[in-house]
Amino acid sequence: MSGQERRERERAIREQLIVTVARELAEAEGWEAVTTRRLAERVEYSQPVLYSHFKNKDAIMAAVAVEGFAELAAQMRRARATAEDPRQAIAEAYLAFAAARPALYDAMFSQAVSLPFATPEAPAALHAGFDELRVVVRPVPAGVDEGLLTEVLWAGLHGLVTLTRGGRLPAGEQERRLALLLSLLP
Amino acid sequence: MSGQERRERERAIREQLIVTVARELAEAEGWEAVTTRRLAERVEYSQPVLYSHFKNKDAIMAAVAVEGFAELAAQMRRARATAEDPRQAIAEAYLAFAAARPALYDAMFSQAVSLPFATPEAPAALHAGFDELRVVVRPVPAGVDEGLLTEVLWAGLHGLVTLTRGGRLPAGEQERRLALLLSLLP
DNA sequence: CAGACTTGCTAGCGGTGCTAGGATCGGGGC
DNA sequence: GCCCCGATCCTAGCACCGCTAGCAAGTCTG
Repeated sequence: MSGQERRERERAIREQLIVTVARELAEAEGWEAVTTRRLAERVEYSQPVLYSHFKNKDAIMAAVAVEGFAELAAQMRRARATAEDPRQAIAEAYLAFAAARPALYDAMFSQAVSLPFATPEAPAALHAGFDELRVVVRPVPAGVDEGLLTEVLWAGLHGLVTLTRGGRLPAGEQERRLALLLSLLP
Repeated sequence: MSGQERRERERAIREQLIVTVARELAEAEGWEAVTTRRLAERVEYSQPVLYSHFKNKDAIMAAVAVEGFAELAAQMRRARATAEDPRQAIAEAYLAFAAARPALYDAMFSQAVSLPFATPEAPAALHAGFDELRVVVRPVPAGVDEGLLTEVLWAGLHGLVTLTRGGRLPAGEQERRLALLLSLLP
């Protein structure tokens, strides 16, 4: 049945289109501007079509987040490969990603999105990103758990991102905060 | 004009009632359950009355957040006074507050609420809380900015709170993460 | 007691996420 | 070639949201 195959292919293309448009809309105007009506209008289908691809709006955001994990991991990997101080470069890449793509970062780490995270079923890109952060904390002294230290580093970076974006911390001086954070690592 | 005074007093009481009920509702069912309709119903007035006290729903959340700042500061102060290891006790109190009152914590640090934060006009209780965190990082070695170090500590704690609550970090082991974070301080 | 002002209500606007039910279109069996 | 059946997609609508206009009471002032 080549007709069936073709339809499945077209369906996959349309699903990708929905995710892409949702992401563009979110990055351009923030997630509060991403309504199912506007999204449907931009993909040139009616609202119910969205629900034939995704269970609900959260699932669309989750799909966008998965894309984000891959890009964040790639960005950190690139930074590690090209910089002379890989540790600082990776951490800087993390903050730069969050600053450049706030909506994407929110979908990944702030919003309620229901995705498996701290389990083996988590998206592979998420594990890849976490592994990049492992590089930052190395070498780990004896007696310190590398995974735990990576989590604490991640928390520090994430805290800097969210407190700054929410206006809780003044926007300047972020480089100094990052330098101080990195200098604390054993 | 004692009538006028009485009315102003009653108005203030009603305003406090709105804040209290909003907070109770949020703590019981989360902020997404705090709608102006339900809030109005619980304070036994109509919706528009809310808007004669507050500019919008965000302002109500901000008022709740201000209460939270005071309580968090008080909780950390109490922990410092009674514990034998004040540094750890203060940090533990921070995490305990966030775990015990997630909705309150969200209003204070996660939601969009428009409050002055990193300025002298910020609520006094916020400064008090920040000063408690200063105690945690002391004594600060020469050459390190105490304020900056406190911000980094705060970011670490806040990151732990939000990543854990969002399911990004496994819920257990929080004590070990905290111990590790504190051990990193100079 | 009359008028002005305050207070709080009902009703409604434009939006949200999501879904029921019907029209339309394509492929397969007779 | 025709008909039917299932997939596909849309219109219309539900229940809810934050917020506000405009009116009906109640309260104070002259």
